[in-house]
Amino acid sequence: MKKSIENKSVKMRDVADHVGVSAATVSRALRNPEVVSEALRTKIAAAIESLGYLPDPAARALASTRSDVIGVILPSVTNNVFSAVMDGIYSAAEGTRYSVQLGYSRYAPLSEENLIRLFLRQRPTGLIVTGIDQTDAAKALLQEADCPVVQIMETGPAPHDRMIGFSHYQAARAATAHLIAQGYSQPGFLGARMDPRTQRRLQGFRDELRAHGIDEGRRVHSTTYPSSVTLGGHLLAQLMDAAPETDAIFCINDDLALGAMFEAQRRNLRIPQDLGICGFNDMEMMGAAEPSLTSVRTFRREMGAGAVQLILDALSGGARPDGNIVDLGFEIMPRHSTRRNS
Amino acid sequence: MKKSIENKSVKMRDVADHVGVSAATVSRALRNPEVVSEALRTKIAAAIESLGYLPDPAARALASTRSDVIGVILPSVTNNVFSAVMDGIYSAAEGTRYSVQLGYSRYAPLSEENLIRLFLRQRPTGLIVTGIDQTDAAKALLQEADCPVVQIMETGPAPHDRMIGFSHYQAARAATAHLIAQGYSQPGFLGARMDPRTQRRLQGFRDELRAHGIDEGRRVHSTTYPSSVTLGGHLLAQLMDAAPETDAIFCINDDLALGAMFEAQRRNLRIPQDLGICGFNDMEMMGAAEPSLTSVRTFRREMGAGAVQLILDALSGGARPDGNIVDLGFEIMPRHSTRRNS
DNA sequence: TTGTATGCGTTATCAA
DNA sequence: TTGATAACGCATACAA
Repeated sequence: MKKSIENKSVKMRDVADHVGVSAATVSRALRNPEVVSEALRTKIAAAIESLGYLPDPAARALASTRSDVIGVILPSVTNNVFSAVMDGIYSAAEGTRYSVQLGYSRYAPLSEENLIRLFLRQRPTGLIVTGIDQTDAAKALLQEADCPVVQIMETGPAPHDRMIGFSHYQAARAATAHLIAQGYSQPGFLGARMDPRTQRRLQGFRDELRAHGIDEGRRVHSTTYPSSVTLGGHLLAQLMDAAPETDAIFCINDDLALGAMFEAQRRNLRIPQDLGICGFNDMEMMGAAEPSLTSVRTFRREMGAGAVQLILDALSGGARPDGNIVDLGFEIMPRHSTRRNS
Repeated sequence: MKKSIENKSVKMRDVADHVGVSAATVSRALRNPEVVSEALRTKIAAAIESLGYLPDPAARALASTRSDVIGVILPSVTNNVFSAVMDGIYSAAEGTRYSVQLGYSRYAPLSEENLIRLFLRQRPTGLIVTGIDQTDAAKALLQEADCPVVQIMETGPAPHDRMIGFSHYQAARAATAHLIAQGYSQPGFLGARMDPRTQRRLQGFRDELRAHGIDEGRRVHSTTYPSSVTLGGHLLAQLMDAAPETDAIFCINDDLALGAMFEAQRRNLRIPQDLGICGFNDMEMMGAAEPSLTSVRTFRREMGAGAVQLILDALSGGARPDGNIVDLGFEIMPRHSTRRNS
């Protein structure tokens, strides 16, 4: 079965001629196979295969007022938290007839709004956006969108449509509670970028401290710079200089945690005795580090795949029983870096 | 200037009516502004702005037999080597009228071939593919493609069209030479995935050893599993068990190097005295690690951005003087993990 | 410099 | 179940 490479633009019409039917029938064989007779269907399929026909997505989109793309808007290319999300998205889209169109907002709400506008112009099959912090205009656009919209990475009270993620606030509280349960009494906070999602994590940290009657003192250190391993080291240095009593840190993400670990080693702070460290996201390296690092596991790949599935579900049926909000939760992964008791 | 949100599909015709010209003029104002009178151009621009007009990409593609997408085919979503490449690509495409369409081959040549076929069907503005190891069919497709094609990540003798990258073979030789120059006499090799690009790095390692009359012994350890920090630890463990004389390692990438470092620490091997470590790619963490880790810096973001630029150049002109091959080179970043002398 | 007319490849409406 | 035919929104001859 040698596949034709020289398919210099074979079109639906050519397939139709080859079989001896009208183009309309070929179109139906592709879109609504069930209304085409078995006999024709197989002949058409064979012709498509032998001619190497591939439909023109532009023509299809123009005629059907619907393109087969799933638009995805993420805040960052480089933050590898989103690599896993993308992996899930692409995996779930693979094998379907939908293709993925990616846009990056660079954490800029206005840029996100423009991307939404742009993507909507293509009449996509579905739209996946990150988080719950859209501009008002963006919210309006999403509200009017005539396609399923899924918000990922977070859960919240009022989804535009559907939503899959977890509570960053609760996750941060749980992480902080873990530190306290391990006997740390002066936990600090290391944050970077400090986008709204991160802010909610800080809020969780603070509320948990308060719930235990612990004053945060000068132990919250953050910056709006994007996070990095290097930055984690710098932030820990600042923190320890400003608040030497700090005996544990909750880091907004694993890069900061890793950098903080290295800095702690440079300062000859013993982990976990002198300093407990907890990261966020539980990237693969956390378990492999020496010492291994505690983190909050999040289900990033599942969020991506789940979001696509939510769109597919929406296409082929109604609302979900769970009110269209899927909370994937999180999981504290206790490791050596916070193993003070026992 | 409140932007219309309720642009329920305003089309070129609406803009034209609003200004009192024909749709063709609006079209020209967008595509060939220079042939439209100054007066009309500004009026049209104003109308577009106030009506919130956005062109329909499908209609545009259909009518012009050319879509404004730049197709990009990468092997992996999760390998964050490619995050930086994507960052470069998206940055360079931003502000142009082109949008990026991403496809992932999962390191499967056949899957890459299918993606090329699929993307070409959209008559893209340009195509960016990874490396030089396409199937014959894919090569044929690229050869016939009626758009600029850029191969990234690598240089090689016979580009399909244009090429931007570096020599993995030379980079590996240089890294190995660095280890030897630092006084290590029994360097080992840690590899994962072992795709063709990685194989060429291994070849470089071997040839450099040979050039110094060093026998590789049992010090080459690799696996086809995808690389990870954890795997780096396992591989080092295997290597040290099989070849305890090993005094340095060249790792196929930074994740392996980091994992090897952790494993070395677990085994109480002193870095760099007992074991020198060199990674590949020079991710941000390498300089921040404790001890800091030597690596081979590669210009990933620049490859992405450069690839887009090559396409843009091709569109607006002829061939480059340099034979259409851009070699971005690499740079050895010597750090503590190989600082044995001095 | 601008307008008119036609076509891009597919889907959808309507008949048959 | 299938076939003609008219959109879909825009770009480009060609004419003016």
